Amino acid sequence: MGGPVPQAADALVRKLQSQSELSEQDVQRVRELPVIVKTLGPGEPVVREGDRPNHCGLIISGLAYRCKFTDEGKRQILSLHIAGDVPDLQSIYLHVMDHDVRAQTHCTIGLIPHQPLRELLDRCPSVMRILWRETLVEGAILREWIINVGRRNAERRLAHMLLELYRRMEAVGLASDFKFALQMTQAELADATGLTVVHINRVLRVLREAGIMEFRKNLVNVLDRHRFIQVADFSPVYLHQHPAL
Amino acid sequence: MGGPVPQAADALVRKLQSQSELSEQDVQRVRELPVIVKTLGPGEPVVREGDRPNHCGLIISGLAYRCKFTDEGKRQILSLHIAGDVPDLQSIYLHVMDHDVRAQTHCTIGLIPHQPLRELLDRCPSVMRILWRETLVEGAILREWIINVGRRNAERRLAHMLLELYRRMEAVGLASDFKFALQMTQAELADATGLTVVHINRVLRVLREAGIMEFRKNLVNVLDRHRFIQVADFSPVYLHQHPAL
DNA sequence: CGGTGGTTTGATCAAAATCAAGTGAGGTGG
DNA sequence: CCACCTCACTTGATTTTGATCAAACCACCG
Repeated sequence: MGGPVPQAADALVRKLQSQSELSEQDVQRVRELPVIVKTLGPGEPVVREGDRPNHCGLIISGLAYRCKFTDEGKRQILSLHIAGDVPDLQSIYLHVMDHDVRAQTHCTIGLIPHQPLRELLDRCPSVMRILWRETLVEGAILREWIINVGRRNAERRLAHMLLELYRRMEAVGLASDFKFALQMTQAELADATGLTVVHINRVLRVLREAGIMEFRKNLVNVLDRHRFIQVADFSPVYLHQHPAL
Repeated sequence: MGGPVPQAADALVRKLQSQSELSEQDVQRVRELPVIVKTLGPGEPVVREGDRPNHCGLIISGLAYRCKFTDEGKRQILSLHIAGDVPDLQSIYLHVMDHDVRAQTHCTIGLIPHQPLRELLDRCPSVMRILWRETLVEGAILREWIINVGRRNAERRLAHMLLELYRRMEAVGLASDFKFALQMTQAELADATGLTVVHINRVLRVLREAGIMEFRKNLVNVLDRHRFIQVADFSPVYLHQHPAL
């Protein structure tokens, strides 16, 4: 647990600017938000289902995920989050958390208290608009996740999930050249795709033996881009990464 | 296709008020939005993937759904929408549609042009906040849809989907007493749950023969509420229907 | 009265789950 | 330093769930 760090909101500013134009004044106001920096180890919760947090957690570095459990104890990973994301932003207006947010890797999180954030948003509709837009993009990503889990077979499902993550990491400079570091275990990949560990293991083998991609030593490496995109059934429109369009 | 109707935005006003307090002035401004009323027959699109609409579609009556297709032509229904919803609200800030929105039943839709809506939102942060909140709740519903499709078996999946729809309809006075009208075909239920028609038919039979629920003549009728809720693995927190909490 | 769209049922098949049993790499403590 | 433990990964055998294929059936409608 650390103290307030003025520059901690930078990851947020960068994210906001990447999608839309922010005025100098707005940037300044975002930077002035009080932020408490905190680090979390793998698996540690940012917030849990049922919590009523009074702050949001901006991811400064690391990978985090949302998850939820059935009454039979099965886990589903609902989304993955990278630097610049605020996975529990909803808690600003929805008071009870309906899912967990957890660090997947070691993470640096910036805790932003709701009160000053709400005040900022009420004063600066342009900032509110940009964050709302983020929520809308996130909705689009959730919908793609639904069709992924609901209608694609295991290979396509896994490939799609990985390619989406790659494209998002690439957009913020965390990956390039169709390679990226990924600390997820096969069990976590299973929970993200709605499959089992055993089956994920087999699918990885099939993709590897087909020369399409490999996942070794925590590194995803796409060997045949064209075929990878094809098996993933991936079209990037839903990521809405080109705000002008 | 009809002309402008001043009272058409009422469904929206009611929805907004049900969740949060709106000032008289804000209500007035929402009512003054220009709205073109239009009716659509079953299956007709409100917007399609790839469109760049310049208006949003408020559902005044009827049931609509979002859907998306894989490259193999499989369809996934992503969400269901009832009176008061604006399923393509995202188009106000995300210019290219990444999915279809279609009328499921005969629908009355109020088309609200983006430009005056954007102006209203910039002038009234409280209205923007409420619509953003709607987007956040919708995100929560999408996440529950993911765990439903990813981790629940066919019976639970179908029961959960129906119970969610019931609870939402109940909240706006469209259903009560654990019964509701539903014109969906079994093929549509299949596309919503990520199953096949044949299997939906069998699951409906199992639920019927177990005395849990029946679906006949376009009417869903829950016979054993306790067991239905249990089978559905349903907990309503994620609907965030009690804004005060 | 034949056509069409939706439902139902049976038979068979396939994808993925489950069960079971290793392997292998780090990490810890005796 | 090595024995051992744990956690992740891997592989095989078997089972289950739900998909696919095929054929009726049924109600409504022009």
